[in-house]
Amino acid sequence: MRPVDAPSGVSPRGEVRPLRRDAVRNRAAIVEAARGALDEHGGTVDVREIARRAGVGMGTLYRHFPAKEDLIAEVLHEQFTIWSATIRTAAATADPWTALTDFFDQALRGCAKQHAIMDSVAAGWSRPSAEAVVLGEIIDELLARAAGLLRPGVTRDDLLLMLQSLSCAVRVTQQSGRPRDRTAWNRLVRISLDGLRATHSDPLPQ
Amino acid sequence: MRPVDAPSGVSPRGEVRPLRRDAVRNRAAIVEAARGALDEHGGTVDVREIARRAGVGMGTLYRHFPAKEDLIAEVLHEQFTIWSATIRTAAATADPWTALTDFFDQALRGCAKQHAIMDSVAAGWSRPSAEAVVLGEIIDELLARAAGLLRPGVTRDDLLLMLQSLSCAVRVTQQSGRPRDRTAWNRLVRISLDGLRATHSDPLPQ
Amino acid sequence: MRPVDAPSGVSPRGEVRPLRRDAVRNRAAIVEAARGALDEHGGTVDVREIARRAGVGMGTLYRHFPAKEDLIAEVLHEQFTIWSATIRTAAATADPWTALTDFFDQALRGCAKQHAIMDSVAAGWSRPSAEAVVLGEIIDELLARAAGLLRPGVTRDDLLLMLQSLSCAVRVTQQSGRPRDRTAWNRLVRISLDGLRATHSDPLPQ
Amino acid sequence: MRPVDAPSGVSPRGEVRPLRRDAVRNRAAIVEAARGALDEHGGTVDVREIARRAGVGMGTLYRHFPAKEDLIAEVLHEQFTIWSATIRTAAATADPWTALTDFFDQALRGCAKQHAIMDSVAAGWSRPSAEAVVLGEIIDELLARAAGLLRPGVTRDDLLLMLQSLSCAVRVTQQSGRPRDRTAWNRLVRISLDGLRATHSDPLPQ
DNA sequence: GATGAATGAGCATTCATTCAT
DNA sequence: GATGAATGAATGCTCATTCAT
Repeated sequence: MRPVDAPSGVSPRGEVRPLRRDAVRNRAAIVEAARGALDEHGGTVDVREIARRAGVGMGTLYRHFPAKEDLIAEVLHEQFTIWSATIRTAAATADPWTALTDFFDQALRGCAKQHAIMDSVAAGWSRPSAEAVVLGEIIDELLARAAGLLRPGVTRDDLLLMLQSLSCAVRVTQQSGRPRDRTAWNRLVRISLDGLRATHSDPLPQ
Repeated sequence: MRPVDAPSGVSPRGEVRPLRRDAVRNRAAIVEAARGALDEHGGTVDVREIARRAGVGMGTLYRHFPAKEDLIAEVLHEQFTIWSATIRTAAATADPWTALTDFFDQALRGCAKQHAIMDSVAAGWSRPSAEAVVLGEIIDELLARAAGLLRPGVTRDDLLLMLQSLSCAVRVTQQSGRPRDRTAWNRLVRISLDGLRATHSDPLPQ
Repeated sequence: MRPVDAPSGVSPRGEVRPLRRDAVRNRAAIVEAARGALDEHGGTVDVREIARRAGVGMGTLYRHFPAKEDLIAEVLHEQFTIWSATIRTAAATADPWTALTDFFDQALRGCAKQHAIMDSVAAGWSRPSAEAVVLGEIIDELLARAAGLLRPGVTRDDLLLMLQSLSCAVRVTQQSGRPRDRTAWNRLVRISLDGLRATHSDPLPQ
Repeated sequence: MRPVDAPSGVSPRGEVRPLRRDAVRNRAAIVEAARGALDEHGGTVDVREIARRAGVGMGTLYRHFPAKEDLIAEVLHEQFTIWSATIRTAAATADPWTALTDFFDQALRGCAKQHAIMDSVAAGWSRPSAEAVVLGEIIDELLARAAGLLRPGVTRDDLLLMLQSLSCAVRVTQQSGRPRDRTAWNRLVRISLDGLRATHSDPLPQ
């Protein structure tokens, strides 16, 4: 399930040696091609399509990733890594409420570009994933800092679910037709976050 | 894409005549089988599975629905019809705000049972569908009645997108693991609707 | 592993009905094509080659035999059935020693035509197979009838192994070059059987 | 098919010069690895497996043996050389009949260890091979010495075919299950050789 | 010379759709 | 009209062989 290791290999004599330059290039090309192909066609893309986009043969693809699933996992992992770094930065803004809004904004911009990101988070809702854990930590800190500004009883799961929910809205608004309309989901983010304000003192359902 | 016509056919001489009774029965059986199969296996179900559940041959299935896609469209259409009647009733509650909350509650309960419903609505975001039109009418009325209770500038599209967004939350919380936990998405619905209240006078992004 | 059932199927309504005539024809064509292809190319034949020879599409082949292995098993089973009937008849000759020689002669003629037969028997040497059991019964009767003519201590396994051994000789003499030379292996059969005669009173290794 | 030449190469100027020491070492390692791999997995081994066992890269393997088939041929040739020396010794025993039995015993023990040996002999039945010639010489001498003890008309080909036939028996009795049971094939060897005794004066089929 | 990454034809198998019965 | 057998273009994956480093 986990992708192959970092760019290195083990020679027959047992020494660990870095991958050849062209191998590194190919590996990157494959992952990039997979990223694009997955976003366009979803998880059912033909591996040949990925190989073609990457400009490599089937064998090369399978040398780097022993199964299609491994390649997909690698793409998700890579995207998630970049994405989580970005949103962690956004969440570090001085003002607690701005931190919260920036977090959602950056997180959803990422989803707008790479639909697959949120799928990996969603998959972790029932079966805890490494991704969900990382996200949970960021959210916990946001919650702690914004504590006084939030309505009582808001939990990490509330924000996690809201994020996934909104990422779905982002996806909907991007479906072929009007690809660059961020207004629609920005409005919804504003509305949803306002619903979290301390103004609303009604207790949430348990 | 569009569902096939109502139960009727065109004879060689051009007269429209009703389908034979067994044909009607078969058609219904196929749609019902497809409903179950789609919910269990998603859009990738083997058409054989549907034919088997319906107790008909492949030929019969393809006589009624010239392509798998047509059958899926029909299932969605049928589900949407039932669902829209339910939510229309919920939206008719006397108190405007209760009407709004009941609308979301009923609409999302429907999604919880039939995952495919919202897909058809979502598909219509960019390419206007009959479904989206129906839904838009219901929402327009809700908006008109609750006008005074809502923050300024809330539009039909805001609620439509919110609904789709929340339906995604419903789906996430139902993924195998904790199948009957409605609390999680109920909390999110409450938060989101509170974000619509007139309390929030900030203008929404244009 | 076992091939699909006899030419019949279960309709959606649950009644068992015979296969259509063309389906029967196709099934037979597939088995026959597989017989030839297996004999020519061995177990590594491409299933496409079999389908091509049979004049059917891939799907048809897989409808009748859900896996390549099932098709191979069916071919072996069918060949073995015909073959075992033939050798059973040969083994029924009145004179006990003639019965023994006729048995080997017929059995090996069968192997000469269908190399795969003995493979299935050989496979059963370590893991008892239905084929080996049938063969064992025939041999047991031959042994009982020829008891007085045989050297002491000859067992069923001796004859079973001798048969397999000789079938290998048959195969060797048939390798492309001089396809129809039966003399070579006939001589070896004669020698081997003579080695079983009561003339040889030395005990066999235990 | 034919093994590559002895450890030497041709320089650009046309002089034949010995291989570098490490090249010799690699060549030997490859052949040894191939021997083990062929015995474990049969002729379908992945060449990568062989290269891995030998501790060399694919390029090195293919520099020494331009095709997989060539490597296999070399392994067979090497085994055959060792094997033929052993059986030549066994065939040199003073007593002619003991020479014959020792020959078969040693020859078949060799087959028991290296399944592939007899394949190369078998392949030469129709297309005369160097291997078959060597074997033929040994057998001719055995025949000459045991002339008076053998039934009339026994030829070199009879013994050659018997040897191949019995090697098949050895293989069968070794299939996973009861790996070390030599009794079964020893009995068959005894029976077969007794069939060659002068006791049997019936003429063999021509 | 040695290495192992790259190649791509080939393989078993699936499934939406057509059509003879 | 109904049936389900037939079709064949994909699909995920393997492996003998080549060639850049």
